[in-house]
Order: sequence, then C-alpha cells, then structure tokens
Amino acid sequence: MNATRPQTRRERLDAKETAVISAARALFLEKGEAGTRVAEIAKRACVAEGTLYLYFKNKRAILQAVVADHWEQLTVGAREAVEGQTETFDKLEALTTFHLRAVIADWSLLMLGTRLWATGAEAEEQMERDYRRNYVAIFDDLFRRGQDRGDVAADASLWQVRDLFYGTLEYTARTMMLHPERTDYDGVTEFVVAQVKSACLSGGQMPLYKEESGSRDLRSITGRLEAALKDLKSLDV
Amino acid sequence: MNATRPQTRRERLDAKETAVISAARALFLEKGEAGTRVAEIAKRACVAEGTLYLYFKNKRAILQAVVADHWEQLTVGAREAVEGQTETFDKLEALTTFHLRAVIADWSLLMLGTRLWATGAEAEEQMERDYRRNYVAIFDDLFRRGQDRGDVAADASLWQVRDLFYGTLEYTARTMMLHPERTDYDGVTEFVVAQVKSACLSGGQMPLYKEESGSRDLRSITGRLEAALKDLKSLDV
DNA sequence: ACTTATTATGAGTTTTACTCATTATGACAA
DNA sequence: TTGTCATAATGAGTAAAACTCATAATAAGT
Repeated sequence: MNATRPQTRRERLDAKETAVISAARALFLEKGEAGTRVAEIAKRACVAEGTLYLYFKNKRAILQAVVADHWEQLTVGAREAVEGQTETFDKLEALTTFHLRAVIADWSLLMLGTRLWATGAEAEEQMERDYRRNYVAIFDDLFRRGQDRGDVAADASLWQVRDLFYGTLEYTARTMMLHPERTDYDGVTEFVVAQVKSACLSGGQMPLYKEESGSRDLRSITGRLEAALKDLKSLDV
Repeated sequence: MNATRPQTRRERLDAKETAVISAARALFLEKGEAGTRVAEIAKRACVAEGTLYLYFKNKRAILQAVVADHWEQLTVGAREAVEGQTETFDKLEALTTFHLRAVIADWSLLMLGTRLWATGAEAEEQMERDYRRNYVAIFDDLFRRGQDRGDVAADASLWQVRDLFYGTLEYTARTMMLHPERTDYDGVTEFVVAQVKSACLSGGQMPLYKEESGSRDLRSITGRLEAALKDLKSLDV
C-alpha cells in the first residue's frame, strides 16, 4: 500500500524472478538460447549476474522457467475457451480454434521448448512432458465427458484421437507459419473438427456411417430437451 | 584394388568425414549435443581436434551433417517402400507403415534434429526444412498421382491432408515411445490410413455429414436452453 | 630426390557459464 | 534511533570448452 515500495519481501523476490524470466524470454526469442549471454539476461532484468544465479541454478533452468510459464498460460487459456461452451463438439471447436491460434501466435516460444528435448537429461525432458500432459488433459476431459454423454463412441481410442487432434493441428500451424497465404483458421478448424468427429464415432475402425450418426445426435438432443423441459416445469414459478 | 590402402585422395577424405559423422552421431545420441565434447568426437573418429575443424566449420555443422545424413536415409527408405506398391492406397499404407516404424526406430535421432530449431539462425532452420520437404515430397507425389487416377478428390487439399498424415503419425509415434504397451503398428496404420482416406474423399468439407449442420444448430440451441435453465435455477425463488 | 600443395596437429586463445568472498540491505529488538 | 543478524546482491575471478593458427607431416607431380 505504500506508494514508494509497496512490496513485502516475498513480493520483491517474485518480481525479480519474473523480471529475469521476461528478459530471458525476449532474448531467447530474438537470438535463440545459444545466442543469448547470461550476462545479457541479467543486465536486461537489472540484476547482477551473480544474483541471477541465486534465482536459477543455471542457464538451462532459466529456459525451463520460460517454457513452464508459457505452458501454464496456454493451459489457462485453453481451459477458459472450453468452459465457454457446453456441448461436446462446441467445446472441441473452441479448443481447436484456441489451440491453433495460440500455437501460431507463440510458435517461436513453443519451438524454444524443443530445446529441452534430446538433451540427454531425463529429468528436464520429463518436465516438458508433464506440462504438455497437463495441457492435453483438457482434451482428455472433453473426450471422456463426450463418451459419458454418448457424443463419443465408448470404444473410441482416446490417445489415437488425441494424437490425431494435436498432431494435425501442430503440423497445420507449422504450415501456416511457413505459408501465410494458407492461413485460413475457419477452414482448418472445420477440417480438423470433422476429422476428429469421424474418429470419435467409432473406435479403431473408420465409420462410413451414413445418417445413423445424425439421427443419434438428434435422439440425444431431443432427450436433453425433454429433460430440460421437465426440469423447467418442476420449478414453481 | 590395393589390399593395403586402396583409396584415392578423395575417398580418404570422404572416409574421414564419414568417420566424424558416425562418431558424432553415436555421442550425440548418448549424451546429447551439449553433453558431447568436440574433443571426444575427434578422438572417437581418430582425428586431431584441429583436423575436425577442416571438415566442419563448427560443432553445429557436425550436428547438421548428422541430421542431413539421417533425412537422406529416411527418404531413400520411404521411396523404396512406396515403389513396392502400385495402387494409391496400397502405397499410402506402405508409406504409413514405413514412416511409423522409422520414426519410432530413430526417434532420438529425429529429436536431435529439433536442436536445429529456434536457434536464431535462419539458414540452419532452412536446411532442416528443405530436407523435410524433400522427404514429404514422396507423399505429395502419391497424393497427386492419386488425384490423376481419380482415387483422390480433385478438390482435396494436399497440404491439409499431408499435415493430417504426418502430424498424426508423429504424435502417435511419440505416444508409442512413451507408452510401449500402446504399440500396435497395424491398428495405428489402419486408423491413420482410414482418416487420410476420408480426408481424401472431399476437400475442405468433411464428406460424411448430411444433417450434421441441422443437428449442430439444435445442439447449440439446446445448450443455450440448458444454460438458461441453470441460470434460472440459480436465482433463489 | 626435390618442390610444392594439401592435409594434419595440438598447444594456445577466447569466450562464456558459473562461483564465491565480500558488501549491502532491511527486519526486528533494545 | 541504533545495533545485530539473517538474507540478498555484487562483480571480479575461475574453469571449461569451442575454436584458431603456426608448424609439421604427407603425398602428388616432376
């Protein structure tokens, strides 16, 4: 609350840590990890080089923090996007749009994360995997709820569909990065959602169902409408 | 033809270069790029450290050579796999099987290639992209011939289907790496081929839905109704 | 056998991540 | 306010490793 230095001790330390992460992110994005000097990061964050090492074990740990920070933001964003919808496939569409845009917007940052792969240090790679798993858990949740509701076939394979979803989107995003003229969010979203839907309809095998799925959708929706109506009547208004 | 030292000068130089690449590949795979000393590579390849720098500009160039070598082998293998078949979708299946197995077998080597991303050096990244493009040209060729033969819809989008194909396969391979119990080459091949087929049948739009848009509308309306109901309930009446 | 261009060498240089002895800061008590 | 102490900050110094270069060996051509 003080105008001058409002912070508690903890806050001051956190602010400094954040400053280092921000400085590092900017520099890593501009010049890559190898091209960035630790001394530069320190200078930009307005701390002495030695101080920086009180906050992070080494340069690699700074990169890890940058990447972790990014995954956390991504996860929050994806969760928000999905929570804005109620229907399984509306959620899917929202997640698709969010993921595609986020991946493209932060492409360099995501690529920076690949710096933690194939380092020969298992613990580091595990960290990246854990954040990723936490992120895709949103899809998993969506998928499982879809199964509960009958929107997704009970025998559909979660991991196969998940790989289809994120794999296609990542490659698509890369293409869009390299060929801006191919950037068509709506078209791609429609394509990906349609593919995922078709994979959701039946597990291992491809469907080739015709209007069966349509009428199933209709039946399930009608059931819900009826339930909602009943519910509504039961309220004493 | 000489039993002792048969080589011409050029052959001798090539052999030395190859020795360096092999040594580097082994060490990089074992300890990662950062964990490998250039001196180690030189020792293992039986050349002096200074000599090594006559063949490669720097450590990064050695890594590039290792990666380039790998992409070339992959491309040869994929081409052979596809040439063994005559029908469009038999070729596709052969390519799927080959790619999946190759990616899994050489996963660490592929991950090593990611070391060339996000380095802040555009030229390096371009090299990786060029090799990749050369590799996926096999798919592109397959796709276009399929269109000529009428197996693939004329309005199907090459790059979207290509991203679907390679994206799904890469993510699937990663899953299989991390979860060996999910390794089911045939099942995955079937799944991926089916997805690609369905995407090949018609371009931007997914083919299979007829009344889909109708039920989508219904679903979205139902969702809004349900949300309104929930809202209504939350008012203490 | 001599000359010359090519190839090889490893000790030395430079760069840079990281350490540590020293100093500054701020919270709390007297 | 002043003194004490734990916590935090500093940057000159160290060590490790990529890379250079003056010198030497090798081999091709005459």
